[in-house]
Amino acid sequence: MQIIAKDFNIKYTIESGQPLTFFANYSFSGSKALIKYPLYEGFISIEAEQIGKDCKINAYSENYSNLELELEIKERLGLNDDIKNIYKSISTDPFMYSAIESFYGMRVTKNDIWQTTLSFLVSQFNNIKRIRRIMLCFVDKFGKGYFPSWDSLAKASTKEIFACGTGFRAKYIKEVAEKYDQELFSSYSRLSYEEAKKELMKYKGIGDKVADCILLMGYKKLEAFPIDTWIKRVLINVYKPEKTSIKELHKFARKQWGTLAGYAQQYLYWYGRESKLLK
DNA sequence: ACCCAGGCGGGCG
DNA sequence: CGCCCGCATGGG
Repeated sequence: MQIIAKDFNIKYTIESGQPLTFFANYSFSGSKALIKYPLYEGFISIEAEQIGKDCKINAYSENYSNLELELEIKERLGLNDDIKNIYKSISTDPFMYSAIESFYGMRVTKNDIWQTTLSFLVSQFNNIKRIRRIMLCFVDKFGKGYFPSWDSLAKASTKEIFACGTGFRAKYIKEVAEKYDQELFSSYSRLSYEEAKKELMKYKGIGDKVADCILLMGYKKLEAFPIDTWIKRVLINVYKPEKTSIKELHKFARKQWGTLAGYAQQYLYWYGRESKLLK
């Protein structure tokens, strides 16, 4: 199964701190990428070649027919997004314009809800390298090489979860895994962004930022605008809003980038980290 | 030794 | 509401 993806950059997307960064195995060699992405039972394997702004993708999986796999890949990698119009809509200022230029083709991905929830429970007060190590430990210890189900983590002891290096997050992971209900969590996709966020934040360990990450990369609600330390730094230093509480920063982002704020966030985050001047 | 990382819950005023 | 604190761990 082959896809030619226009205006898609595989490296920026894979390495952008989204769930696939955390639990996929991937390697890059020149313009080529190899990715093995664990499902609950099985894998999706991808060979991709970056050709300028476009990307040639070959994918394989025993879990899907060719037709299904194509739809699956397009959805997961954000290839259905009208990226040119998204860029046009969010490049409201020079900083964002440069950010898009620097990370051209980076997409917001759509990931399995549980995989996203677990990823961002682990992410709090943590760094990308360590999040990844912990997620790969979960795959190894609780998923038998595949992605671990909520069940397998609910059955594990807090101590076993702790042993993957989760630290103080172990109790949150255990509790959310025990309460995780696939139908209920799926039903949140039918709620508005605000209502879905309120529901997610009822779980201990899911606060404002983690909820927004789950909504953005799991539910693909593009109005979600996760505010972490980097985003806060970028907004305050570059955009100089009058009020700087999290609540006010959310308002600012919505005003600046509207319902595509989540896309803007992804570019602000990486361009902000790259530009050392903010440190 | 110190500081930080894709924050959160809990307690307080 | 806003502010402050503790929290596990590893890398710079």
